[in-house]
Amino acid sequence: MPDNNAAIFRAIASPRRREILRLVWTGECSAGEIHRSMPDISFGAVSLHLRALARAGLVEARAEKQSRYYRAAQEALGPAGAMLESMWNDALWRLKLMAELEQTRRGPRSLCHRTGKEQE
Amino acid sequence: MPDNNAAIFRAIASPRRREILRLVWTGECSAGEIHRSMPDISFGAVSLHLRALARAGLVEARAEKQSRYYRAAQEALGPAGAMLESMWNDALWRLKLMAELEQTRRGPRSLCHRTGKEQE
DNA sequence: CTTTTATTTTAGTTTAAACTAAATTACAAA
DNA sequence: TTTGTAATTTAGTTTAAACTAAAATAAAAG
Repeated sequence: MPDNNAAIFRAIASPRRREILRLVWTGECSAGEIHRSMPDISFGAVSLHLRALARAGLVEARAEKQSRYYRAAQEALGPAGAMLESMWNDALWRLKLMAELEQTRRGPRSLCHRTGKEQE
Repeated sequence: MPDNNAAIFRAIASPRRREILRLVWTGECSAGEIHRSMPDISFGAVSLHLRALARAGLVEARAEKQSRYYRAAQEALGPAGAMLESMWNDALWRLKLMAELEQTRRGPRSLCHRTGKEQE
């Protein structure tokens, strides 16, 4: 338990990174899987957030084939882990997250990529 | 204990606001006293941080004469309060804080105000 | 070797956060 | 009323964070 509390606070202040943390909280996900679950941003953006989380020690990665599987380092979060879990138990969690994501959005907006099939 | 955890995380992600929180953690301070203890920024900046902390429910204010006395709302921080206290127990706390303040500094730099007497 | 798939990295864009300086409010005291 | 002191608010500046698009890397598969 070395004190990187400042780094932890900075990392989880971002709603996007909290969204990622939740995805890898109990099981591991590849970067691609994570991106597929948040198609409102680019793959590159997801990768950068993963790097930030890794630098803060909040996720760990395992390589397999071409993929890299990420999982949360729950212990590293200390008491903040319980706070995150309590947020995720809130029925309005996703709604509140969306609002926060909208508010903290930066950079050029674009459709980025659609989930539905494009015409041929 | 309503969930404003997202707001709490955002508020304490700022090293400047953590510095203020520590000052008003055990006893109350007026805005002026707080500013005097951090002469590297303007009074206005301090006031804005106090407003942010108040909106997140992390400080409460009491008016007396022309002054307003602020104190931390420790209960509102939940488990994050303990994390803050553990940061402040670190012997290198102030050093680490300085580094973070330097890194997150924004806006025009200036001497703002000096502590020593100016020439007449 | 070439192609495909998965991911990371880089360069550039947009925006809010953190600041300053100055104007404003508010209250007390001479 | 005027002056002084305490604090807040506003308008404007600087910068990093959050993004995009595209180029680069890496590893497997044809």
